Amino acid sequence: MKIADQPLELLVRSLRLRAPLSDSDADAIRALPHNIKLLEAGTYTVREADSTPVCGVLISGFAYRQKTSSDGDRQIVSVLIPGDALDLQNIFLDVSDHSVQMLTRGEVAVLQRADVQALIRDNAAVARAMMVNILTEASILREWVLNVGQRSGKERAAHLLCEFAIRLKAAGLADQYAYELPMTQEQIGDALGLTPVHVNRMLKALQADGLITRTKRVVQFPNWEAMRNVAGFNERYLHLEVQRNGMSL
Amino acid sequence: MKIADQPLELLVRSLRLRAPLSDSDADAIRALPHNIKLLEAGTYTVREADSTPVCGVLISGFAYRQKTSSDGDRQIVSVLIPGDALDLQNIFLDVSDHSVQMLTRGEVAVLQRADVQALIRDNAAVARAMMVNILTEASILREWVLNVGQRSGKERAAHLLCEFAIRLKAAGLADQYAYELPMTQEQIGDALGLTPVHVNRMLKALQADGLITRTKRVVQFPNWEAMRNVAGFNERYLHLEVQRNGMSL
DNA sequence: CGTAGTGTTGAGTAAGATCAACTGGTGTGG
DNA sequence: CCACACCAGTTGATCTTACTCAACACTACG
Repeated sequence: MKIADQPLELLVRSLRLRAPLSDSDADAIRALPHNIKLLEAGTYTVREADSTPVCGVLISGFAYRQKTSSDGDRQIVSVLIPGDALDLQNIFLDVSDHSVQMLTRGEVAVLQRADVQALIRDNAAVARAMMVNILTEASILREWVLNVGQRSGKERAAHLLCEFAIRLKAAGLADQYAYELPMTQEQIGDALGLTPVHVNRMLKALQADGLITRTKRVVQFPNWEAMRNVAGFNERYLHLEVQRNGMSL
Repeated sequence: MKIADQPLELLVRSLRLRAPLSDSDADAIRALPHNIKLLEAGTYTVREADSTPVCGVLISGFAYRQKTSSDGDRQIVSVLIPGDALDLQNIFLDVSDHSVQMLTRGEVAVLQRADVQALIRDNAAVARAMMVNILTEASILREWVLNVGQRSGKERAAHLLCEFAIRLKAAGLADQYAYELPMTQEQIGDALGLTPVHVNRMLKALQADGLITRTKRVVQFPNWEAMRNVAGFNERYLHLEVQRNGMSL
């Protein structure tokens, strides 16, 4: 059976990166009622201050979470890759505190909140996997606060590129240390708290240092260790091992 | 019965701010085995890269979560007030991605991970309340990324002060719009991504604008609405209503 | 073939960092 | 009780990072 026939397989794989799921647990997830929507770049799936009874899972393409300050400045607070849940939090919170927007055209599997709630209630392993998923997202947010708060422009840009490299590789979506990043420099700036002009200069600087090569939006790392050092990157915060702590249940 | 005799009552109150708990749910939390420790300012309760089988709840005093960059720069990523769980995430994740340190002297109720896990497994309402708690923390982190990434120094400082005002008030720990913030300007800087010198200047600027008054570390807001506007503060992200979404379970 | 979006580069500016000095409170030891 | 050290806060002067404004190049697309 092809992935196209089993869209939620991607969610299963994503959860299994960090939490153990038996075959029957996985089947329970795959069996969740859903329908697939193809969304254009720029489409919102959740809007800040809204309430929604559905929960999307990204199947193809990229998306991001964003918040807007009262001055109208945008901050991108997460970038989502295929297999990520777009709005797990809406299962438990009434009103969304941020928006989710498609970065590229892509497919989203739409689940009903009630179905997900029922599955979490009835299946402890799935509940644990979702918990690990949510906690990992919080961990990434802490790293982003550190990134934006303490690192220089060059370090920030380098760190973002490293994070994608590892996340995409872990998800099986990219070759080792070479991938296409489908973001404009303006969007990268909104993720890093920098202006697009400065992002451009920092990317050029990384290039001049021989740390990355770019052709169109494909990034490569000729010297991963050096890149890692410049970025101050340590993947611990991604929690990329199967977490055993919940296993005593 | 006094609070001193029921330390976990504070946790119950904190959870009840955002999730419904019946009296028996609350009793189940209060009955969790625990012992109280008095910790001095600066004591670590969790260290980055460590694993620990316990989970603390702050009873009195303040604490904060912090991360350190490879250059040695510190970023404070959360400030914790009485009633907050210090390391709920360690219940499901194997290795901590950040440290937790006491900001002031204070008491911590130490719970065993296995006990908390068992309670979450057996009591759906408590599990939901914990989930809401974790999701709210993630929401605050998103707001902090926005704060550090997009706002000016003055706005950042103002926003932090507003956040504490509302959180302390919601927890019943401070008068309306006047409280003691037991942080040095250096610590405030580490939370905002600013140097202590600049924090000092921004606080003075807020004072000069008539937005705050300070005596020692007590802050007051003579004009809350104006302060709120300068900070671009909207408390939506604190999710300070009882969340009904999980109720259909 | 024109237009719009993205990337690139240069020149001037401003927010915040750095360095350094000094204040006032607090605690400690002689 | 005083001398001293230490820490937090404050202020000034200078420097640097990143922002702003502006122009131009390249590509995709109608």
